Amino acid sequence: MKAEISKVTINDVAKAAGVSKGTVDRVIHNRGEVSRKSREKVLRVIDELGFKPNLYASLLASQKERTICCIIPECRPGEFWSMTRKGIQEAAAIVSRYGVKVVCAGFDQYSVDSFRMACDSVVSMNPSGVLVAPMFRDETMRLADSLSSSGIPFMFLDSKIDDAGYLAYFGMPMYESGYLCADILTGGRNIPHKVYVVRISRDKTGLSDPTAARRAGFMDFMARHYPETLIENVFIDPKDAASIYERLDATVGREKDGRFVVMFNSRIHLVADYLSVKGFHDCRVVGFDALERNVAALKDGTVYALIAQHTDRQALDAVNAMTDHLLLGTPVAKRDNFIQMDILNRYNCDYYL
Amino acid sequence: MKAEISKVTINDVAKAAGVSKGTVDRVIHNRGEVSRKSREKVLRVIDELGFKPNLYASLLASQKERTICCIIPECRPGEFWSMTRKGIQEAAAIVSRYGVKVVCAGFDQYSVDSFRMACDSVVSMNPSGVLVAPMFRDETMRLADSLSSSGIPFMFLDSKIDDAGYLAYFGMPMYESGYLCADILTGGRNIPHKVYVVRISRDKTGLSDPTAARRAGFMDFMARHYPETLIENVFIDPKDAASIYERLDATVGREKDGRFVVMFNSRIHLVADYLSVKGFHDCRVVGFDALERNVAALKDGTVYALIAQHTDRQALDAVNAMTDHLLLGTPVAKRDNFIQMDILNRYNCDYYL
DNA sequence: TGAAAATCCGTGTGCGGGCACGGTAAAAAG
DNA sequence: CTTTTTACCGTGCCCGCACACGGATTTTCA
Repeated sequence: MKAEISKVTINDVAKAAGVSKGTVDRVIHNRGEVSRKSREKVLRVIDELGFKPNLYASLLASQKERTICCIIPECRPGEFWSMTRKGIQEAAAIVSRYGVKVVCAGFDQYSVDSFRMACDSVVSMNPSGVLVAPMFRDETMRLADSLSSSGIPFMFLDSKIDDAGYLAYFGMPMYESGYLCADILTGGRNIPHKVYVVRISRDKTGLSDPTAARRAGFMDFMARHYPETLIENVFIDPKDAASIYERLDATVGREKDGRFVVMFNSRIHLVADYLSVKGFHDCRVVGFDALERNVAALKDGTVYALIAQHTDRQALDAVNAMTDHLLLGTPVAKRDNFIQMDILNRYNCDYYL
Repeated sequence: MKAEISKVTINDVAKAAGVSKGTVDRVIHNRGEVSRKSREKVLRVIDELGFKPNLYASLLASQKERTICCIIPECRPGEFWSMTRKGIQEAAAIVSRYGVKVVCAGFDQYSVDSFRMACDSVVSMNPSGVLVAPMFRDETMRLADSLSSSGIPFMFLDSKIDDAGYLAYFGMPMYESGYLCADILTGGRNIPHKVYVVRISRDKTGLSDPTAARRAGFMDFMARHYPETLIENVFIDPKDAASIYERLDATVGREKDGRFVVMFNSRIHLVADYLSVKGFHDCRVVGFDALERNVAALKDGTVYALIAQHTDRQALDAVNAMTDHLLLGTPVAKRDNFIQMDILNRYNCDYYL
């Protein structure tokens, strides 16, 4: 057991390439001051020998501390973004071993100003990398420009803006999730006469609607497979419980012909509460995201199915990818990482996460 | 902005304790040869200063090579275990950076002897840790005893044996997956008159049936929700294509009242092939595992749904957990890691993996 | 042609800790 | 009182890499 697989070191590379380890180091880190000839030679040897820098030695020698900043909406426990935050925390614990710090800059997802402030504070920290949930298009572009000009890599979470020079994107395929949602909603024993789409009423016109693509996918499925089915939009204000009941009473509550209800954001539990209180059973309700309250409604039968995504894992993957990129300089494996869409019902939700 | 990792080092401890770093090192690793007095002094200082050994330096200096052995069934590309192997490969690439080697010992999943040989060869390698798919109960217990007495930690993959002293388990909740399967099968527009359960005929009696628990879950669901529905077992030999057609022709093929078919292992594509060739449409077919051929059948509509698990991720998690345990000495986070059950249909399978 | 500037490159030190080696002092044996 | 044993302990080299520094070579330009 003597001849162990000798890991190839930077010295081996240097010897094989006929240069010194200093030169190899310069090539590895793109530090310049290397002639094209020896640069190519070194790269070839690295490839041939399969040299992989020893992470430990590398990190030990360069006592640098790196910071990844995350620009993520503030939220209360149990709300959508709390899962993402959880994933970030988890990742932070892991990468701290590699001298990488993760800090979060929160913002109010309904306020452009607070988003802008978060961006500014992150830029002023001069981080090594940035993860951002690009809730506001124009401000995100401003941020992207600022980061790009400083050479700071950034990734998008949950949604993306195509023409910003992002390093990677982690999120769900929105259009397809709407399509899938329609399939699940209509997969029951009866063909729906009418479907209620419950939406959040948006007074401020400046706000973008992150679920628009999802709704489009839903509508396309319906138009294609159930052109006869009526679609009725019901607008509610999530902050006003009384009005929610009122609005639902006037629409879903009066339905005689089988109640089909969907929501495209994570708030289906609002509808579930209503249906539960009113004692409406045998409804077909489909929503998104495995929030605690949604899963509870799933288990008691009020909600038929949820389409979920592991936003925590997604965030963890993003942080890991950024860490790898910062530490090893590797290009990210995939630019667009579409996370899988999980179908949850009462029988498999217990093992979800 | 060159923030240093301000950390107390072994030298700081040595100075503060009035000894040399060699002594501190001896204390840390319980290597003996230290007087009680200085031992206590060092321990106190370590506590006061909050000294934590630098992982990088430690691993860099101690060039120990660790090996994780995996005892996993051999298989051809596209078969069930190939995904697990893929996950192991992936993990191997990652942990190789930490000086951890991963080697696989394959065996024929239908042969106790080959399993025993794999176990023996692994034990003789004296690995740092072991992952095993415990396909044979008695032999696995023998392995467990042998490893335990050598102080070698081991984990179970895919299925587990409760009273072996395993460090962790990664797998699917089998009973529940059968329950879920029944729910999906019967969730359509018609109540099934009869359900065909296609099974692999096992001539050798010594073989354990890994899907027994799954079948039990299925049967319980059916008995509870559809007591009128007939269940007919159809036994096939996967190696004999002609006989498969024959058997199916005599059963499923003759059904007039809506064809409901399930299989509890990963071979549903065998049934799909038959149905496709025969031109039987509008069947309700549910199977397990996202093998390439199964997913193809899902997309062309022959199979209605698959219940899948990310066995690759599962394997990757297992290797990572073992690596963490070996390197950091941390106790594993969770002993029983039940992986989520994924419901796949034609609309979300594209984003699966 | 020679000097200055621009390029390129090798050497050496140190990161924090593991561990072999050898040394010193106290205890035991002769 | 020597000699040997035992119990402790400090020194120094090494792990693989990052990076500063200065030396060497080539290019530029007067």
